[in-house]
Amino acid sequence: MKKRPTINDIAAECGVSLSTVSLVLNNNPRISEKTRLKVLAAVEKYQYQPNTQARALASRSSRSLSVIVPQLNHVFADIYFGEIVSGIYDAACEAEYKVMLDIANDKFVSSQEYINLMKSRRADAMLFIASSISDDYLKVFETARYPFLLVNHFFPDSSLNYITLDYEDSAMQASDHLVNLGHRVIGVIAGTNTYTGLQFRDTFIDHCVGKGLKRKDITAVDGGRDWSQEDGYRAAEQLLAAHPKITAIMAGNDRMAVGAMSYVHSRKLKVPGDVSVIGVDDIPTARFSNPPLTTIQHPLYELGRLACEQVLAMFRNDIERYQEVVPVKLVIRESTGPVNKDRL
Amino acid sequence: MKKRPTINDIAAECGVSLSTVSLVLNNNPRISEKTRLKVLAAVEKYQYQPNTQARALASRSSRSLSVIVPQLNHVFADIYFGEIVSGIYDAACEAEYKVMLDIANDKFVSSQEYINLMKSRRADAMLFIASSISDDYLKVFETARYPFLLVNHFFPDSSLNYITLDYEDSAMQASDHLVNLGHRVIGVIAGTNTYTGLQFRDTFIDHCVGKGLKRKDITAVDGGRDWSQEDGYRAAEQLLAAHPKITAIMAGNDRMAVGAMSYVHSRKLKVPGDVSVIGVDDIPTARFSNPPLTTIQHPLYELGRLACEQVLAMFRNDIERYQEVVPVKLVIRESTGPVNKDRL
DNA sequence: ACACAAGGCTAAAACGCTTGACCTTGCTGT
DNA sequence: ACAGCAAGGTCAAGCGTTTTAGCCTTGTGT
Repeated sequence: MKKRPTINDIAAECGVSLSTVSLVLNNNPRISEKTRLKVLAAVEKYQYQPNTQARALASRSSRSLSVIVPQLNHVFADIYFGEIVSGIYDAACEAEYKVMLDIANDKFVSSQEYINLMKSRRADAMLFIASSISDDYLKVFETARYPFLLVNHFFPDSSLNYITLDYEDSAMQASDHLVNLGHRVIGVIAGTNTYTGLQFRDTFIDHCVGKGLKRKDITAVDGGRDWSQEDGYRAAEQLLAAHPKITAIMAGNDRMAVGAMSYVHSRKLKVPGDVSVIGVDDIPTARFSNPPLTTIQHPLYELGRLACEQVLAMFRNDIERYQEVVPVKLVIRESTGPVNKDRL
Repeated sequence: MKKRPTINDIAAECGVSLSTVSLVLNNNPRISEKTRLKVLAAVEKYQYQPNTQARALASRSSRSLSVIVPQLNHVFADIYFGEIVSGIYDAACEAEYKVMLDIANDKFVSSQEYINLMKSRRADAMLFIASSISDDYLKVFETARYPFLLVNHFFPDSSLNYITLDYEDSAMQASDHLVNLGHRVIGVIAGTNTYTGLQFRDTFIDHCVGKGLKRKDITAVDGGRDWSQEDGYRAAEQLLAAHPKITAIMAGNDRMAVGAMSYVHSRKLKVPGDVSVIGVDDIPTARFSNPPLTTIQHPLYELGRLACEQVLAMFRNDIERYQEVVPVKLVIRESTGPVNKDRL
């Protein structure tokens, strides 16, 4: 008796047909309570677990969804993606789905894995997290009708489904905060490999100008592709080299903000005494940086949950199109303060 | 012509049997080059992708492996796990495997998902990352012969397969470093929910005593279950309250070390001027903390890679048992320094 | 007594692939 | 001339479910 039990063994044990067992397992109301209990008892006795593959083959659903993240350095160690994935996982779990991981690396793209995942029925649906501006290949999903959703990204003038945080509002809230503290010469470290990043940068600059700042007093540098501490460090260096009078740095995410603070400290300058620094995301470390970081709180976990629920709804054909923008809010801590008059 | 092409369509197009197509797709050498090319051309023409579920059903392999992490707060955002998962992912990718994520939460345990995953053939193999000391249920794998591997954890006196970093050596290297700097009153923040954590703590203390320190001058407090910055902050608070003369803090991981530094700063004490702090792991942020953190470098990414390769070998029956300990090394940065005589 | 509708269950056709056994054909060596 | 064999294919039996049409009982109204 080494072999695993199958639905046939259960059926035989109960003296019913295998269809009956299948119906019981799928909670079909057409089976009487008596039969149901008999079957469930046998299932318990044999410790029977239906074969997932057979089930998937017959039912045309793998009960798996694919989560695709960009190819950054050790991306699964990235807090930003981690929060989103956590949200996705929890929602998937509730729907009894498994989460499969993928990285949009060269192989993934060149082998067209993004479409093969669907063709081979390996996944029921796909979630692309914060893909890059250059990911044109995703446009196949404008016409190919697969359950597909961009998370925290979008392509302008495209009909691709997306759910994203309100980067425009983030930019405006951050701008208001710094300008109200008296800052007039500001450096911006922006990620430029996503449309949301660009939107954030441009909105920030425009909004500052709208509040009376001179455009030439706002310097933007590229944060690099990783949005990492290292990138923030280097960008801050560039910024202070180009404009020594900068009194505030706006970083496109918290990690770059922490890197920027690190550079400011290395120059023997104080945060926020000499230079205020503000980030975006409100990752857990933001509270524990030195000093604690002022930032725009982005509900990444909730974003992930919602994304998962929606993309599964697409698979069930409950919805076809979905484009949503999620609100954000400012969290004031100790890395921003009134402008230091001596530095003006 | 809305339906997806199947292997039959390809066979018909080429005028060969479906077995031939299957053999070509599986690179079976029995098929002539001529036929192979003909088949591949048809595959290309139809953009054919074999159905994963059918394949898995017939071949008895899902080509997926399950990675199970403990239920910590937003665990996928955790750098420690992230590094390991990155390693696993890359190795899985090379073997053409997909990685499925799971969290060992109450539901996972009570529904026996850990064993059902195998029974239902959803996964070919399982990797448990840093499970907790209380995860007794894993002992079923001592007798149930499934491809199973504990990553960075082990159970004493158990035959369970594992691969872990050398926490004993970590403890000894850290101890040597601090004692050589002249520290004689040391606080230890240890995670106590893993055997590796306990082993680390106990080895550290014994080794210090072995080097001549008094046992009563070494205070150990529990770092809590999350091994987080918050835990480190609180633990440091406890430590300095209990023993104000502590001149060095050994934290069981870098995140707790960063939290501990944060508390030390909040007390207006200098790191390392007043209190040296050393961590474990060497996560990327360690270089960017203020001051940069001295730590024991743990090759988490490589650990993940190796774990994945080994567990897949188990599935292929290449190996049966596997227990391995991976070496580590000290990285000296700026958070540790000679003891401050004034504080003795 | 009979048509008819539920209710409860079953038969059997998918689902789309893998794989070991078997069949052909053309060569070898003797 | 022929057994023996390798190369290249094909056959068909699975793999373990889901699902729909339909079959057999009962119970109900007339």
